[in-house]
Amino acid sequence: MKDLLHELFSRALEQLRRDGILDAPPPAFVIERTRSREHGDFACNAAMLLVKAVGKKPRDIAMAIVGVLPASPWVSKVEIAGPGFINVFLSDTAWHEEIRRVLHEGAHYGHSNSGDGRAIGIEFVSANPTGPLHVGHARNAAIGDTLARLYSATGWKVYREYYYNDAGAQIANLALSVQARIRGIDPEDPRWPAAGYRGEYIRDVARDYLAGASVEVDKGRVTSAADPDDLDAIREFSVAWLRREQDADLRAFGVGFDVYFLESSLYVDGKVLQVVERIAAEGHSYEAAGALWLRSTGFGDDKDRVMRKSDGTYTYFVPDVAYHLSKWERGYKHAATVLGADHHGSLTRVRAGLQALAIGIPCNWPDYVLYQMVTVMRGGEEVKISKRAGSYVTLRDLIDMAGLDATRYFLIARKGDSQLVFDIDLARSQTNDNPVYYIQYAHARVCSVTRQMHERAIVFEQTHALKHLGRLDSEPARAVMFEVSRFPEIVENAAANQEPHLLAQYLRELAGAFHVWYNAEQFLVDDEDLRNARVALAYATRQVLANGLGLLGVSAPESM
RNA sequence: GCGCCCGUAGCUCAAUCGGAUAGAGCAUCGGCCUUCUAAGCCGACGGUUGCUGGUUCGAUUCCAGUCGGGCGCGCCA
Repeated sequence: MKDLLHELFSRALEQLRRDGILDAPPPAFVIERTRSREHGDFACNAAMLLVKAVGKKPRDIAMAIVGVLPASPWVSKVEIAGPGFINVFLSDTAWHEEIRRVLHEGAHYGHSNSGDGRAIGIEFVSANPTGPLHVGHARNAAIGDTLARLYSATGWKVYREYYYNDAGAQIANLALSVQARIRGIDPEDPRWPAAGYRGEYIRDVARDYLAGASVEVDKGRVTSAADPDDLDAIREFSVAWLRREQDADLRAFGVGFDVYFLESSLYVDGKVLQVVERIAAEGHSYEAAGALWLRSTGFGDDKDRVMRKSDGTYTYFVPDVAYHLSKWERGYKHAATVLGADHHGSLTRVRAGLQALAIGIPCNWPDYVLYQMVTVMRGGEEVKISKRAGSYVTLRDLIDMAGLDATRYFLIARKGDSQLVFDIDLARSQTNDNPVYYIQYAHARVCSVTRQMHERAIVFEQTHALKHLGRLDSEPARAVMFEVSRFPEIVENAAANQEPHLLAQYLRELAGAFHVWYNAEQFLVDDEDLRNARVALAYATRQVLANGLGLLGVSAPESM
């Protein structure tokens, strides 16, 4: 709808230029939805943008534009209003055509091809395999997965990636912690490792290791050596054990990945070394105080960063740069990384490292989708998250308590820039406080209508219905058509701006319009034309609800 | 001290690359089930968009300053 109007206005502006009335390049005007029905359905701001360039009053410019606006069967009325808005009122034909499109396109309604098949790598979660996933990871997973679904729906070829930091100091701590448990040492013991992980799960890992258990992860299998002194074996087993746990929780959350990328592989195949040598060859590094530094201040960082410590090991961001180099070489001209705000400092470093390689990577590559911290409330008190102390609410806890649908909806419904308060009591109270039920209920209500029709042997004739959509002339029905037609714009917008919360918000509004209409009018009336028209709109609504919920990874139940 | 994010109704949050009269839910109060599911609907109440300037046809949105909250500023990851 928007595209069509944009085209009409572009042609009008072009016409004015040919006529010599407008002596200015066409402005970057927008067609936007109006806030109030009094202002029509869409508004164009082109006239106001031209004021300076043309030197005329905005309303006069608007008049000129309207004068040459090509006629369209979709447009019933055009008005000039306010400071120079051109308000467009759509004809019934336009609305009816949109309903026809929904029913025709079905599960594809709202999808587009704006990505044009381009590849995008979306990295998310990427939690260290040192403990179960907590609410912060859950927010990451919900944002990343929804984003991936949105990109797919807008014509991108999406690759979901998970980067496992399975090398480095934290993993060494994990191995030491498990070894301590194997030896019967608990966190209260003075012999407990200083930076050890104190969670209960460490004991479970130790128990399975001692039992000689096997863990399957990816396509391989790791079998415990059961040797308390073999720290390498303990590490390998522990990492596999925790990866399996994380994978299982993510699967339960409806999240899967195309690529699991192991940090350790970057050392094995020499990528880390390659990065360091390349940066040195480009002259962006120097040695000082026994360490090798990246001159990241040359790339917008506020201080230079150590790449290779004086003990010969690399700092964490070097393999991270190597990993992103791998993404680049694998062809992701577009890449996005979903990252908690507590890690936003690393963003500058990774980009600086990529710039220092001097291989033509854009300075703002990759995209980072940042989200603020999650605080968890339970019983009116904040639950502190501490992986080391082992006290935190896990993703598994959330799913068990609130259910998959509510958890996903809660975590996606707010803008990433805002801190999120996850109220456990609210989420688990499966009542009307929970907006996800409100949306699902709208879907279930349409399904219920279908069941009624079946029971009463009423047949829906779609072809017939589409000829009588003119019967949908009440305000509540029009409001539903209006909301339904917004869906493609919402999907496009949510994907382009990387703001999946817009979709969650929208579905609440669509469901609201539907509930109002449902209460105002009976669908299954004797008048066949009217009945078919109403059922057609109800089906269109159900389709959009299902498509939207699907993009959120939330189920669309047929009954509740 | 420096960098990033946030500050909107009593509470939790929206507001379409700067648009018109700032919107929902919850809470509070008052109504609606003989009717396809009341997990619903209708109405009322509720605002100096933290504060002060600036930019312009127009600012919740952009800029500067200021106050308050969060996160980061390691040869940790």
